[in-house]
Amino acid sequence: MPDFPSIEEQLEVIERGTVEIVPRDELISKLEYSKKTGTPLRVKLGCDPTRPDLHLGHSVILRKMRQFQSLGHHTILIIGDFTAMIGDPSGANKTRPALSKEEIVENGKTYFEQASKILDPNKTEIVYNSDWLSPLSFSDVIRLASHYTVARMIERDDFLKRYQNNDPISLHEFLYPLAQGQDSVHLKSDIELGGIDQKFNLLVGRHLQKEHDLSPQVCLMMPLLVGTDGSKKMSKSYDNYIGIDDKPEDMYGKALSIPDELIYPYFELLTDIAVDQLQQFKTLAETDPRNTKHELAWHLTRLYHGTEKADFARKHFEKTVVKKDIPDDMPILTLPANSESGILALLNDHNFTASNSEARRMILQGGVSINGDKVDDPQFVLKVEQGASYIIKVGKRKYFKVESSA
RNA sequence: GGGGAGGUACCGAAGCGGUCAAACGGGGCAGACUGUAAAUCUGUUGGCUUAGCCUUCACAGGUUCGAAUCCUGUCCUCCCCA
Repeated sequence: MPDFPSIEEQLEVIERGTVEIVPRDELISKLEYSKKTGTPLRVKLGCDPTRPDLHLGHSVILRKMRQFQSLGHHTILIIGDFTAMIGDPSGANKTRPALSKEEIVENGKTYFEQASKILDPNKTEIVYNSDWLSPLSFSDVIRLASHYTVARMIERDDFLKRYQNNDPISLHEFLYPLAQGQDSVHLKSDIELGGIDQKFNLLVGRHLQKEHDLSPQVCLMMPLLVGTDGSKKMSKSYDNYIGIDDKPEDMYGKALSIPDELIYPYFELLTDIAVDQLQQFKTLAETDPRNTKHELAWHLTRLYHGTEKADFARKHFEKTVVKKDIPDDMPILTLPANSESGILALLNDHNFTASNSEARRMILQGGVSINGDKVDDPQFVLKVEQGASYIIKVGKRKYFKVESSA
């Protein structure tokens, strides 16, 4: 019989960083029951296999899942392939194309690979919700839909907003929360994890479980991680994210760009610093933001790349950003000796700029230099001397080196 | 089914038939500055063989010397009524 830590210890870990646990006393009684009977709790997390690039925003919830694993509970990762296959044609902003089965399986794999940097893959059960959702008949779906009213649906914050903004809401979008809730019914989950924006969906699961005479799940919600811009939630589309797969130097640099108020929340939500030591980082973040932020950047980088690379990333940052030196490694372009290339073509053909016009603009704004000398003429032609090399800087921090072939 | 409003660049939003590659705001990018890739200030923001040219204002046609602006049809969205 598995031996779980005490309820107090478990709660301390579980509650770290949470926004809301609905309802908390049910969580406690579930934990008590679990400890008494030696039964792990079933912890559910759904993921959307459409965009498999995970960033630290996703990691907040995955880390919570990982904590449950460490406590000895059973975790289930649901690949939401069913809904992804249907696609979401209206969405608030963008049309999400329906994905093929193959793409979804592929995305699911990629997702799991990335998530495995955080989760213990051996302790993660992976399920696809099409397994139980696709066999549902139309009458099953209608029955499912009868459990919820329109009024309750448009209570949901984002529906309400879109409704008030006269933005379209497609009918099937109302079915999504029900599908997610059905997952909880099927899996008999004890706890469902999600971002605070998932509150409505999580509660639907609870509601549906009750209707099926199941023990309703506890909904545990994590805050939405604010992105590096300090205002919007971390998201790829806002380009304010730190990717789990980001290079160590990028991770370090991006972490340093966060506003000071975010230092502590990042410590709490994203690092392994023990609960009882967090308070001291909170104080440090206020008294010595510069060094504490470096500390944070280092911890984050270490978590995903190891100590050695984190140390390197720190040095790299000091060198390139603080001292504005050129980095140690950069892409190298080998050109024939004595060849001549127009600067515009050179930048553009190798994707250092998005278009010829951008390259031109960049030059006119003083954003391009060769070996430290600004290039101010878009017509500039680089003559590659035998054996020489040229370090070309494009914009703030894109560098590459041109070398002559022997 | 009936009536009304509307679809403009990455987003929001202006736009008298010519002076519109299209105001303004946000975002992005660049420069300066900085503990920082933050903040701030300045500039810039369709493409190209760049003093010029080409392609854009839902889509397809039409009127006109000339259309984002007028007309017709199609598609899409929102509101009110049923």
